[in-house]
Amino acid sequence: MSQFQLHDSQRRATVPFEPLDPGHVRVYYCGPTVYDVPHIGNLRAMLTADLLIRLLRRLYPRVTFVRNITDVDDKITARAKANGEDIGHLTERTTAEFHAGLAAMNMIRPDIEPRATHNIGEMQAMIDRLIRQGHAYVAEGHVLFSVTSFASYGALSGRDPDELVAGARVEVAPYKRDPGDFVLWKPSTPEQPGWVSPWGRGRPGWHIECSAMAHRYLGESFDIHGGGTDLLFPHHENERAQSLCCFPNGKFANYWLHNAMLLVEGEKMSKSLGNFHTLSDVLKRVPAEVLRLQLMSAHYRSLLNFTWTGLNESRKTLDRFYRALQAAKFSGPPNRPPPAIFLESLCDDLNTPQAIAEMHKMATKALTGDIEAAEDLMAAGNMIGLLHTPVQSWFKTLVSGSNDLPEVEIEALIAERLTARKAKDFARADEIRKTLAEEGIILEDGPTGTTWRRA
RNA sequence: GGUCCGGUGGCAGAAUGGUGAUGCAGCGGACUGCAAAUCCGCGUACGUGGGUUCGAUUCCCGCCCGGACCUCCA
Repeated sequence: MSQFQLHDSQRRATVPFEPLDPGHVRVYYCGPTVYDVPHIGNLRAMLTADLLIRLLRRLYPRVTFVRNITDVDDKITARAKANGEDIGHLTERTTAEFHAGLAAMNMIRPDIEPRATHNIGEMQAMIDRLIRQGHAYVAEGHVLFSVTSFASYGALSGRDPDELVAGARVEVAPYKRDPGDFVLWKPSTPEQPGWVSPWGRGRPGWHIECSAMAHRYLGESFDIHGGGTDLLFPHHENERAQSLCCFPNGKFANYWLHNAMLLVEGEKMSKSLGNFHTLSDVLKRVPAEVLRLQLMSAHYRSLLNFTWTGLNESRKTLDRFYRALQAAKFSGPPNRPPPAIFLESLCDDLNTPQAIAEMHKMATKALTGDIEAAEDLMAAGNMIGLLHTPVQSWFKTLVSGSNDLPEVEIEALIAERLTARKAKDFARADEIRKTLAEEGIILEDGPTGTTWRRA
């Protein structure tokens, strides 16, 4: 097995991965803020985490994957108010949709999925400790972290704290000692969610929750912390500052993993541009496996441009893979590990495009009847969450539902066409082919008879 | 303005200091009543100007272009 290496944002280099404890690898990922249904942009970080965990589980005996749910946030409060919906109802509903979406995408679930609201005590304990250690101060009902109290502030994101002030686009609150100081705890109005605290009834700032939950479930030092590049600053920088100041003997995250963003038709996805796609929008048009493959078709640190034509290519790729399994007459569960060359691709900083290229090479062999290659293909696909659909049903899967032609009618037309062909009535045979084609059914005449699939 | 990342064939997308992945699309052929699928074969690239080197798409510098982040967007 080749050495697993990954790109560490803090070191700004791709380096060999050395676990703090080879007997137990520990990973923390920033999870969703549950105020809306999941969209395809959310999925990229989720998929990167999924692939990372799948690979780590193959390399190490024990892996603990923690991913939080942020269920207290001003966006949530605002959305609940706009919807006329109870906050608890909103967060429960969107959490359930998030879980359902990830399950549809065949993503492995975290071992621990803590909720921010269940960890307020842990956050308060950290804040209290930061105040006592001189890293935080109380001002006008807020508790603020003092960035000047932490010498290496900015080291993770590669920023000079002095330069942050110049470009700041948000007005600096007057009670801050330094413009870079950020909120650990803030006062709540009676309508806002709040918890009693030594600093008055209030709610936590955004960053402290991840520090608190990571500490509670993974300790002062753990292996990998991940999320989207948009979180690098300020979120992760602040998490790191809080945690290292609170627990100076720990190292917090040993490796930082950041995935690039997703574009839609070359532009940032946004509601105002009309290119905003929720997960369920996409799953109405293609099987989840197709979207999963497309999200893996670019390296996780590269921008991924989501397009419908790109999705269609991923669909064709999966058709090819399933055909390869079919051609080799192999469809059982894999009883072997994926080929070494495939694992080596993944071990090279999760190089999924290369891993998929290797799958294509396996498929090419399998298509000529190489059953060994088909088994390799299946094992490789399953490892990254693909090719779980029974081969026979892949080509007949309904996506859009509703008024698709029932299978019995398809079979009846095929039988009629067979009769026509035997009678050399090719006009009628072609007419039936055309009729079915208009319904999105493609017929394939083979040596053993006619099969059909949905286009 | 600051920091960082990237510019590869028609498209998507990797690797790599010297034989130029992989897929889609395209072209030619085989197979087929016609198709589909499959098989065989073919073509096309390294933003730009310098530098280092026997040799650069790969390393270094400038320029152009694109993108991300710059206090609560995954």
